[in-house]
Amino acid sequence: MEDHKKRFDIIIRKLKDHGHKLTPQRLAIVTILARSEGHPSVEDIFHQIKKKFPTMSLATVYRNIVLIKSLGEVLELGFPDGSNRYDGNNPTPHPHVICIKCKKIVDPDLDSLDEIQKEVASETNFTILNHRLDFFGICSDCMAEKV
Amino acid sequence: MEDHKKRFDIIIRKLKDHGHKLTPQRLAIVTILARSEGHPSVEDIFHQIKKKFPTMSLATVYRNIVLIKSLGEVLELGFPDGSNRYDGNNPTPHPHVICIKCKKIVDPDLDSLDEIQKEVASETNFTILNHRLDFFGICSDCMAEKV
DNA sequence: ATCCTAATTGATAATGATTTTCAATTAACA
DNA sequence: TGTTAATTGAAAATCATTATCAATTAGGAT
Repeated sequence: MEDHKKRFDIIIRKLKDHGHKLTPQRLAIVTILARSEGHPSVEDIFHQIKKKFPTMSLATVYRNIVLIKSLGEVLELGFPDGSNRYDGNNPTPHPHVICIKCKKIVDPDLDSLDEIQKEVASETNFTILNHRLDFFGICSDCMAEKV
Repeated sequence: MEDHKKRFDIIIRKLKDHGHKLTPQRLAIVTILARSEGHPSVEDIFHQIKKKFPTMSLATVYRNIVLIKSLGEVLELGFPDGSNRYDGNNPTPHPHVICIKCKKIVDPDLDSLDEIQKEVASETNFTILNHRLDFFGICSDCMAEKV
């Protein structure tokens, strides 16, 4: 709970440091990103924000996500269907478990990939900067629905 | 080299088994997918195929990739910019190393993720079906260009 | 508190990747 | 060889995202 407040403050600090204005719309978007745990899509964020800001434009949501991403404060996951999901809560690379039915994303508690990353760097001669690790399957809720 | 021929034969067998016709266009697309090692995009495949089939439609390439994907014979990687890359050479989940500059994708030789996958399944109660592991960095060619 | 200005917003058009539609073509079976 | 359902080519449509532009406004200066 307190983590979300910290994340919010960090992102706001970053925005100020880069000379950006803190508009009510932007604050609302940062709030949603900072506290989100399910890696929402733009559509999810837009839908949620509509409750408090009925006239906010979808373009405003997109512009702000691009801005916060450019500051390194949100992790972006792209999917083959062209959609993207965002994590403002933990913007550094980390594993995900994704349900192929309901699209829910959860963060498992796994060991660091540092060792593997070093192995990869040494084998390929790439300068490795980050990674993406996702597991795809069916969550227990969706498994239960099959019954 | 012989692997490509095998992959081609496997995909062709799968298509036949599912009652699909073997048109010259489809054979050409399967050939490119089966021998590709760089995980080409639709644009890459279309560009390559134009040499032999100048009148082939982009829609034909898209339709055939969707078809082959539905047979489980091509691995699809989605990226945040909305583009997709395809591997018909090794369609099962495997690690990738991706250059963020030239977009080159190579397959490192890493140990299986089976252990981690079991750990994830047990921790999250998901039925894990597959995974995606990508490392992002800069390849040695692009590093050399910086000099 | 007021003024000013550049950043930001809202609405909408545009872009790029992909999918759909439909008439024409053709693979492959009888 | 004839037939037919699958497939193709061309172009329109769809969808996620970005760009444009007039209007609005956050926040710094006074």
